[in-house]
Amino acid sequence: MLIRTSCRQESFADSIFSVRSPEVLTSEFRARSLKVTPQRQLLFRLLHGHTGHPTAEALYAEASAQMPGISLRTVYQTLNDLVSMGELSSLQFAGSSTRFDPNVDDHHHARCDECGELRDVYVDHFDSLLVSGFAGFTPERASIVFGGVCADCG
Amino acid sequence: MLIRTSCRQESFADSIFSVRSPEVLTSEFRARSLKVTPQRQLLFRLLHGHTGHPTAEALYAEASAQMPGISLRTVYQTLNDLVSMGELSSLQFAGSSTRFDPNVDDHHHARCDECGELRDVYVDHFDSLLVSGFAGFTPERASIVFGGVCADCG
DNA sequence: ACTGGTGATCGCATTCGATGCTAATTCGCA
DNA sequence: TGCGAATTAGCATCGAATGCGATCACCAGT
Repeated sequence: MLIRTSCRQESFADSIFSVRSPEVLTSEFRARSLKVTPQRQLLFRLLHGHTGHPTAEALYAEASAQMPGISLRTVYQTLNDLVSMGELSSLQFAGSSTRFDPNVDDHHHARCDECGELRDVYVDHFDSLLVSGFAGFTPERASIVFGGVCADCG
Repeated sequence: MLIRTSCRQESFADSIFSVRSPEVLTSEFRARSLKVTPQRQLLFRLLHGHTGHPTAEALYAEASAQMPGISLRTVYQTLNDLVSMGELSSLQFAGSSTRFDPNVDDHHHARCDECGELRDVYVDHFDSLLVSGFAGFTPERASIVFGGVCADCG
C-alpha cells in the first residue's frame, strides 16, 4: 500500500499526550457529584503521563502494586466514568480486550499483526479523501487503523 | 467534520459485493482437503448475495430455519474457516459481537452510533493522506470506520 | 469538627460471545 | 464399497465485562 509519511513525529515527541492532570480530573469528578476516592486518585495518577494503551487488567496490576486490595471492579468503574466524561477513549480490536487510550487528541492508530502493539499516528489531509456510499448517513467522526508489522516484529 | 463525497454509489449499486459463489467455495474447500458438508453448503448459499454484515448468531438463525438442528458451533467453525481462507472478513466493534463481512473488496465502513447499523463505503484518494508517527512500523493495510447517524436514526 | 446522606468499593454471581473437547457420524478418495 | 480423516453437535469451559448488594467513606452543610 502507498502511504505518504511525514517527519512530523519529532515535533510530536516533544508534547506528551495523556489524560488531563489528576487535579483537573478531581474537579471534573466533583463537578458531577462524583466522589474523589483514593482509588480514583491513584488511577488518575497512573493514567496521567501514560503514553501507552493499557487494558483494564494492566491498570489493575499497576494499581494493585501501589494499593493492594483495590478491586478490578473499581478499576472498570472509574475507567468507564472517564470514558463517558470524554477524558479517555476506549478501543476495541479482534482477539483482545478493550484498551483505554489516555490520548484524547485527534489521532489514529497503527496495530502490529504479530504482537498487537498499538501506536498513535497522526493523519493530515484527511479532507482530501473522497468517500462514496454514505447515502443518507451523516458522518461525524472517523478513525483509521493501520495494520502491519512493528519494528520489533519486522 | 469535512468529508468530500462522490456520487459513485450509483455505479456500485449495480454490482453485488458478496462472498464468492457456492461452487467456487466448494472447490476452495476441496482444494484444502476440507469437506463440503450440507451444513457448509447451506452457509455458502446464505452468504452468497448477502449484502449486510451478519453476526454468527444471525446466520445461525437463518440456517436453522432451513436446517433445524444445525449447530451454532458449526456455523462458527465454517465462518472461521472462510475468514482464514480470505473469503470473508470479520469486523469487531465495541459493545457488539463479531460481524462477518461477505464483501472482501477494498472498502471501509460507516457505523450508526444509535442503532449500530453498518454500511460499506468506498474511499478514493487514500494515498493523499499524510501520516506521521509510524517510526519503524510498516503499514500493510488500513481500515477506516466512520461514526455518525444513519438515515433512519437521524 | 461532626454528621447525615449519597455515592463508592469490593467480591461474588452472572452474562455473553466464542472456543475446547469428544463420541458418533459422514465425506470422499481409492 | 470401504476406510481413514474430517466434521458435527452438544456440552463444558473460558475470558471479558457487568449486575448486585452489604458495607464503607467522601464531603457538603451545619
